[in-house]
Amino acid sequence: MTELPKAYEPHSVEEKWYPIWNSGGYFKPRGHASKYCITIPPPNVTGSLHIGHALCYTIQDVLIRWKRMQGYNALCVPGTDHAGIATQNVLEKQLRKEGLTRHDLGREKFVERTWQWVEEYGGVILSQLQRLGCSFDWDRTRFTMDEGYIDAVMECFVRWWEGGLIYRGKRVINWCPRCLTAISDIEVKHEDRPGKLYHIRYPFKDGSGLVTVATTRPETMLGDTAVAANPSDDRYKNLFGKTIILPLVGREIPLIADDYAKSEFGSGAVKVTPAHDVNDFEAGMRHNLPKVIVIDEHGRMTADAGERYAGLDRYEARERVLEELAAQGSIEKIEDYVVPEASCDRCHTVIEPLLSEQWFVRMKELAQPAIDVVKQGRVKFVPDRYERIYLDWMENIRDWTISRQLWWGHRIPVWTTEDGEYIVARSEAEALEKANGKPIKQDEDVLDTWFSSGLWPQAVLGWPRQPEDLATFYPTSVLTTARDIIYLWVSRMLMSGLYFMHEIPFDDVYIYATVLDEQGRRQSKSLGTGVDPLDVIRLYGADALRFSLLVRAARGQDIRFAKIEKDRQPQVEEARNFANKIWNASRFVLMNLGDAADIEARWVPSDALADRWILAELNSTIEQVTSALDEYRLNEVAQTLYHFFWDGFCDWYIELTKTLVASREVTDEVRAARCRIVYVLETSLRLLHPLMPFITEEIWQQLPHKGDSIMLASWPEADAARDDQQAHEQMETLIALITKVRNIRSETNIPMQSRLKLYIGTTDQPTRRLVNNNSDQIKRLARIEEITIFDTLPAMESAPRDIVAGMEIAVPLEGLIDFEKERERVIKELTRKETEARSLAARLDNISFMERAPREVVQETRGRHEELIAEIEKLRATLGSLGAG
RNA sequence: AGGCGCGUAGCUCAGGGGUAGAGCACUACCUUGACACGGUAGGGGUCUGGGGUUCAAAUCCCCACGCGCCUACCA
Repeated sequence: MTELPKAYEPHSVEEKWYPIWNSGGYFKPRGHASKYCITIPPPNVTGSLHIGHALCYTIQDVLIRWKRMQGYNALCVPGTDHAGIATQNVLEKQLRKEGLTRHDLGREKFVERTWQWVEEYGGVILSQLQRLGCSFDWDRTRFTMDEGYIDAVMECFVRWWEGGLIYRGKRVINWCPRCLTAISDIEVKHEDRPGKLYHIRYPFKDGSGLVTVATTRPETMLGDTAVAANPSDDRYKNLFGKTIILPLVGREIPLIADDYAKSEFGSGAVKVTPAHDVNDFEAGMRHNLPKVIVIDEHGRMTADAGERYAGLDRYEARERVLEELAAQGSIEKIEDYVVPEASCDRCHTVIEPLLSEQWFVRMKELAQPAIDVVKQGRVKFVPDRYERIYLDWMENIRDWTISRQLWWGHRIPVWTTEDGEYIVARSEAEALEKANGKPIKQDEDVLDTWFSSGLWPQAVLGWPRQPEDLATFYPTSVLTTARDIIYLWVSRMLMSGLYFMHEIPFDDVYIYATVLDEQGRRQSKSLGTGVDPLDVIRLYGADALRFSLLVRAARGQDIRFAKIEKDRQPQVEEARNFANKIWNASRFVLMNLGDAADIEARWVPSDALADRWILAELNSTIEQVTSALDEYRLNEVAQTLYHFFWDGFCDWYIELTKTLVASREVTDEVRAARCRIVYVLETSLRLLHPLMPFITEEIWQQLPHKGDSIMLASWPEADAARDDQQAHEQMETLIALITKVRNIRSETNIPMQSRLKLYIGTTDQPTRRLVNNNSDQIKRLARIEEITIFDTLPAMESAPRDIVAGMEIAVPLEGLIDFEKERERVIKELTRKETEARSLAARLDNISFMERAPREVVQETRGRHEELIAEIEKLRATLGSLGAG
């Protein structure tokens, strides 16, 4: 006999079990069964856990715990990402507090300091995952810059280079003037801001007139090297090839014909600035135009912008250009205009399109196989709508800028000889060897963070070496990730996995819900809308946090997660209450085990309705939960278990079997009942374990059984032989009967203490048997002292009557009943039934319905209608006997 | 400009052709030997609006409105 505390106390339980699991090797793959493998999305080393992470990693822990219980050789590999720009920003901010810049330290010292920081604080987020209960194999923890990972990155670069997929090119890229690096297209965030559209007059050299061009960025005109109009534009047909004098600068530039100019826009003529705009760059290439760089990497005007502007910030330059243009009457008009603005994903500085030399990866060839595997259904997106989104992007993919002008990251493995020859090698030693004694110099840039994380699944399993893990666990089973990194990350893993492993990196891509704050905004620290999962865990426990997230995780639907106010968070409270319910139901069971030695979690066959019913319910729960897990419908998993446990097990099964289970006299029957209730509890715990690992382990340990941790217990299997439609229907009747009696009591204000008599009128033999067989339970749950069954209920004074599931029932009262109240109650019930009967009658009168609806539906409708008519008749009689008041 | 998602009880949200659901909040009763983080009963909804398909629409289709997100080379 075990006595548990009255309320579940999560903290001591969590602190107790996690170390036992972890040091006991429970998170390791076991056995030689089929593998199930997850490599988690590596959080940034600088990161700390937010609610979105909590959801992401909870989902993966649910999956890995479930598969482990199912007997798979299950492995979940954790790790962190070096997160180039993000981490460098953190360190630079730190330096700034000391009044230093990274340049004061120099590259080597700066990188060294970053490593120190990473070693000291980089593990924080992983330890937070442990607080969540994640059963990941921490001995296999990886970092995207650890020794073996560097090999993977170098191998990838070299082989892509050798395959002709990497090239160096000079083109307009996205430049962040604050981070001082190039960034890729998908690291740019687009936003519409109110601004102006300036219409500027450019004169022809021969004085024959003007062209008006429109721009939102007048300062870039200093770099114009042409004006373009559409070749089909009649306004310009005869003017192409004429020379224009660029105002302020005086440069002679041509009017060219190019499709890229749209006739509908403004005057149809567009200024062309090849060094500062992607489209203009391409137009420039087509027409062999010079590229004049007028803005530098800090966002300041260069000497080529002209003396009057050199050194000015780009926005100051804009003002001056406008003033001077206005002064010479070159501005035709200024309109209010919504300006699409591009900013750096990391620091929100407005990016500058800049002509610059960078390293690129050619994407078309890599993309094709990654498109094919998705189209062929070999890689499945969940929810499937993301497949379209992925494919659209992949089919229009552009080359990837992979060089970053940062210090923190994988340095690009390209060395240059004095004569400008590129030597690409896996290491400096290899490069020196290839150089044959020629002096060489390594490229200063590092690789985009996503270049390395794009190798994640194979790299963490040991590629480019060929260890056992790689052979055993690649390809992985599922990638669970956020929708905003489908392009940044998912696509790249598919491409690199297929290129190097000739095999998909994962079977399924599960895109989980985005967590928003209570007003539907993205959870964000800077907005102050973030919730710290550790605060939630401190308040309610890890299991409650996990459950509260899972129960809302409908497929890909956003979740609003309110912040904690006055130490309360109602959404998690619901889950905390559920945990407490589990605790107390278990407490009841454990308190009544008697001599636990002769009790085991075993289903002892029984004819009793409650037993047949709960067994069938449990079975259908197993079925539903398992198939929902299979399809990543995690909210359904949580909801199904919640209702089975609370409504089915606690509210009905425990209540119905309570007296037997808790009986002082221990007969075989009592022991059998105890085995059964332990069986249902034990099975429920196993079903709940992946969602709520701590509480289920704590309770499971106290139950009589043979295993050593619930983590290794087997996942319950459904058995069609346990379905029992009859038990289901009979139980529905029983519940309806008990509920109706309670309802009468409540509506007529009869106190709970007073024991009532219950009269039932029915000639239906199965119903009579049902009542007789369960009379003890009916008496107890409806607080009845005596049940009498009649064929037809006699008329009686002072007895509220009603009708339920074909039975007439009456509750005779000692004193007088309030006739007025009673009439109201009956009228309410009658009205309800009449309304339903009318709608059914209308349907049955409808010829089309009778002809076209499936037979079962018609039959069901007719049956229900007849039942209602009979019930209504009896209720009317009852109402009649209550008199006119 | 296109695309996607969403709009269901006061609030937060499930559901998804055949009797409208949960949690919280609300009302009444109940400290009954698992649990007040509880129990019992109840009130509350033209499922955003309009068309269509269907015997039947909250559910499927079209349109509108509102909210959110994503993509884009609209100067």
